Amino acid sequence: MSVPAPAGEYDAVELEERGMARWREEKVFSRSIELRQGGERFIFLEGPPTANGKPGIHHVVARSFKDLVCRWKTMQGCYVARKGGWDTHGLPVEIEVQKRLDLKSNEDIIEFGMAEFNQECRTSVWTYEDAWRKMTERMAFWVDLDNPYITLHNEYIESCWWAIQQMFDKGLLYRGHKVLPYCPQTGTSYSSHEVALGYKEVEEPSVYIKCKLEGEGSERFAGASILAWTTTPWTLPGNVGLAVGKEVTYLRIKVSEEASDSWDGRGGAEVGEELILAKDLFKEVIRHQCEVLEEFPGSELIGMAYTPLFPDAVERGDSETAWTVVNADWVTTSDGTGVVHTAVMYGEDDYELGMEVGFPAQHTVDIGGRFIASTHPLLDGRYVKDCDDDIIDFLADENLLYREKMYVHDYPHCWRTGHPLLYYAMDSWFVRMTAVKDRLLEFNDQVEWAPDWVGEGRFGEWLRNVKDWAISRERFWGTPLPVWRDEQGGMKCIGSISELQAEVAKAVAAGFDNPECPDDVDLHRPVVDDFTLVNAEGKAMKREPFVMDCWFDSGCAFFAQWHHPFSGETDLENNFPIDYICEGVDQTRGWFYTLLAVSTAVFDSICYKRCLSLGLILDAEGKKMSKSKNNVIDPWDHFNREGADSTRWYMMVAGAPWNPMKFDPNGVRETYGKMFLTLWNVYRFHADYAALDKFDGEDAESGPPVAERSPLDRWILSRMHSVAISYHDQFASWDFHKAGRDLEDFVVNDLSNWYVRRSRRRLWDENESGDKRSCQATLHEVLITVCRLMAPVAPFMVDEIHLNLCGESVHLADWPIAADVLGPDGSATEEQPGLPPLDAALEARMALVRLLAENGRRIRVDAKRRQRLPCLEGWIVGGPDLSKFHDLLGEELNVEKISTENDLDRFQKIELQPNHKALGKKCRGDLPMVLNALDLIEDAEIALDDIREGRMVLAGYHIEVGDIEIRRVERIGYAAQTFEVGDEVKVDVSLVLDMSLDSALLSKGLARDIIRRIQQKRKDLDLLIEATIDLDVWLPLGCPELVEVDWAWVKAETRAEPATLHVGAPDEGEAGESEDSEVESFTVDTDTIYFSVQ
RNA sequence: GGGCGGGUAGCUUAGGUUGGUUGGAGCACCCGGCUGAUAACCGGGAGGUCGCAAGUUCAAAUCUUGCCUCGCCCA
Repeated sequence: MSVPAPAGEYDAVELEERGMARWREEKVFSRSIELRQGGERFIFLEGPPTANGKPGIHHVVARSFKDLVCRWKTMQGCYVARKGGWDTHGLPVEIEVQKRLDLKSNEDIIEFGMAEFNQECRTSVWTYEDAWRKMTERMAFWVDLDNPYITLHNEYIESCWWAIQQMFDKGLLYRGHKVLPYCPQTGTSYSSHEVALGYKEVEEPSVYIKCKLEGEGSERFAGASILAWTTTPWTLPGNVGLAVGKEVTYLRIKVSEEASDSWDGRGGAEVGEELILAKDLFKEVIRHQCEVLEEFPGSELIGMAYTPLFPDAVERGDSETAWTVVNADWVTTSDGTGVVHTAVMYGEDDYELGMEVGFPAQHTVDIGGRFIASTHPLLDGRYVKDCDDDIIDFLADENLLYREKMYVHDYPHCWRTGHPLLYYAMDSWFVRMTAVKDRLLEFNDQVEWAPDWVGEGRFGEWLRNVKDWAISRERFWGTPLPVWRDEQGGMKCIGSISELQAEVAKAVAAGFDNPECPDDVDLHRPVVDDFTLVNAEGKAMKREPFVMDCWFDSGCAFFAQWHHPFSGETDLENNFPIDYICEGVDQTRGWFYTLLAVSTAVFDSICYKRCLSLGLILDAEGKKMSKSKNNVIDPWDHFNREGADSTRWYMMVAGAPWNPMKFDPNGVRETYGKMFLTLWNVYRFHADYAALDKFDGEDAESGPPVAERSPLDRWILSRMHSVAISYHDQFASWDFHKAGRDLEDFVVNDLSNWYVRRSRRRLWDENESGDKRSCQATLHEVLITVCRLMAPVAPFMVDEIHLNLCGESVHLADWPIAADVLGPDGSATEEQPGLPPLDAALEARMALVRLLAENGRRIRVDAKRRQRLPCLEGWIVGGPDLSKFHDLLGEELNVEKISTENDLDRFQKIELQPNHKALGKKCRGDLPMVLNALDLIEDAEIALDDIREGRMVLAGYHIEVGDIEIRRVERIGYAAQTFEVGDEVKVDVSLVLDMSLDSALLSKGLARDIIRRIQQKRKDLDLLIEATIDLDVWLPLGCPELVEVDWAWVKAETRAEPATLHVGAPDEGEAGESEDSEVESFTVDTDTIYFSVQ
């Protein structure tokens, strides 16, 4: 038994808060999962947020899409566990703490105390945890935040260590160099994020240097100098090669005259000296009169040797390519000379190129930013940025300088000290992703990406160019790299706490001092740094002083959340690979990549099967939301106004999930007003009457069988069926936005604006009637289905409705589309047994009825016939039989009698229209001529006969029936509209209205006008629907007569008892005895009518 | 500089793969109608060089190329 309670007003915030409390008390979330125990598992992995920043609206978007899929799958019967997670390590945390404690450098941190610093980080990570929890609950993201995985936990770190060891053992982990922006003052290398904080525009000397070609292999250009350009003279001692583009065109030129007097700065060239540079840059660079000796592609320069600028700075070692010209595809002629000076240790491209071609990789600058002893006597031991001038002098003296030029550019500076950053090759650890590239690509092919172009394009492209992953950071707060190294370079990688304990014990036995290493040893720095291990020779091993890239942490989430392989043996088995992940598209090279990278390197497996990549959230003006622009939208603005339902629904409907979303606060408002208020009022209409009538929708006896209900009922039920199926199918193909728009259209247009509007009077009936119960049963069934369809997206309101109508939470209910009739791709292929019967013909017919109703109103407007004045007759010409709906149409259009008329020609003639597609194929270039000829045809009837009998030739082309389309248009003088209906077979349907007028019609029209005014008055007076009134109406002389039946109708409709009809205008004082009644008037056509209501 | 995606009415957008009749909606605006129908509804109007240019074609918002512009990622 579940008779609904009346609905009351819609107060989104109050309703949702009530819902939250109910879910909490009744443990609806956990019950919704437990209920599907034994169902197919749908594995979701939550991308862990960091709680050291405030949650914003973009987080709500991502969480909405996570939640809706999980809820949807749950309702389909899947077991969907949802473990929460927190990302707690990493740079942003450290920066935050450094700012707060004013620690400017790594040295400052060490001085402050690494342990204390990390303790600060550990606390800082949770700054906004409460804000996150509140947001999560308020937006109704169902995720288990009571048992989350947390990346700073020992168990989590231990799992990460295990994975690192796996990679180490497979030879996928190695130590190398990485060129990073580095600040010698703070001793810190910077991430791009930090670099971005400190760009400054500076003017610096740039130099064109001459590298003289000579020696073996350089015979072709012997004696000529290649011109190279750099903006960082301090890197010149480290020069070990020159890069050219093999397809770039170069010139060899000969200086033919002395430089002019206007020569600016140091450097120069002598007459007869030969120089080589890119053709495109010749004019820009060269300041001498020159003779062009030859033109050739860069490929001819490759392999040439030149004289080192600073012969003592770098040792050749066994390099065969040092100080030669090599090819690099990235060389351009946009600036410089088309020849790129390469200092392996001081540029990322330089380093990669150096590794590729085998240049010597040696530092000329130490970690403090000073030149290493033996670089050059002028420079040794000096801070590099102080040496620019001396280096230029030296080059000029040696005749190695062609020109100097001041150069203005944006250059990264340390955001803490303001010093310029140096690009510097740092010791670094890498995962050899290049070794598993094929597997990465293979696994990526198996992922179902939404949208597919992210997987194929953006991500696929990235994978095809995959580089080794630099996973170490010279930082403090993170998962420590568990590698210990001896002075000879021997290494040991630790994969668990117990292994660490064993190794520590071994070292202690070998005589090394070590702190205690208990079971709950903190796996962070500096604790782990303090352990000294021992190698096979009994020598000490110290830990490599790095922490892991925090992306590595989150990339381990799929197994580290279970503390694999140390506990929960079956957890990973049951939860891998992942069915669904969803994050912003900015995670493509972030989490999407690191998950796949870790699962490939460690498990040699696919990681996730489906990935929804969300577009960025922009503000209403299309700008990225950022704190600095102050355009971040606080989700609570909407939670506290329109509520989470409207906010979530808006997010789904606003656009395809992968498109950038311009978050428009007005859009949320619109969703609230349109979708949710409308649905609520439909529900309220039903619930209020159901409560009044003690209607129990769950009682099978309460509603007549569908087949016995009115066509209107059967229509909305069939529509419900169709909409449910397409909604489901659009979910299955990730088109959530389309699904939402369709359902919104159904609720607003089909259900509210048509079904409920057309059904209102049925429920007013105070007696029990089969028709009333049909309507109530229908509303009940439709509302239940709508609730279930909406539940994954907007979980609050529909839960309240569902609960009130059938006594059960919608989140424990089943998805209306039964899982066992789904096709292989998850789409609903068959008719759904759980849904009401489908009746396509009825839907088509009703669509036509509505079309006729809309167009009928247009006919009235065109004919200037106001709606309240009835028409005597209307005819429908052509189309399917609509006789069941004639009464309905009559009411809609205020036409006394609608009938079917078969004689089309009575109102219509035909016109011939070209079928462009068919004619275009046939006539090609002559199409305009044919169209013109068709246009000139005067009698379409005759022409049509000619065409049908194959006699029609236009502009030399034989015209067939398929080449033209026949359109029916009303004959002049009729108030009519014609339109084409049908999907495959087109049929013309016309509606014709009789515009004649007589006194009976005028009387009815008058009655309607009066009723309308009185009803408005009743509403203004806030009268109860069942309240009666005292009514006086004064009709002026000359006004159309109001016949008795129409006056009776007025009285009945307005519940007027007693009621008096007067002729003429009211006298003073005749307005009734009571003070609160007053005489009002209104005008119909030209007549002024007075009335008073008491 | 490279990769990916976007640019359609004042705003938000559909359509774009498969070229074909007059480029659809919603919000806002104007006019009219209707309402015991809700922050509602209905009819009409105004509002578009479909980013620009060239090309292919009888025909381009749609296909091709180049450019401009915005965003993301990478350099």
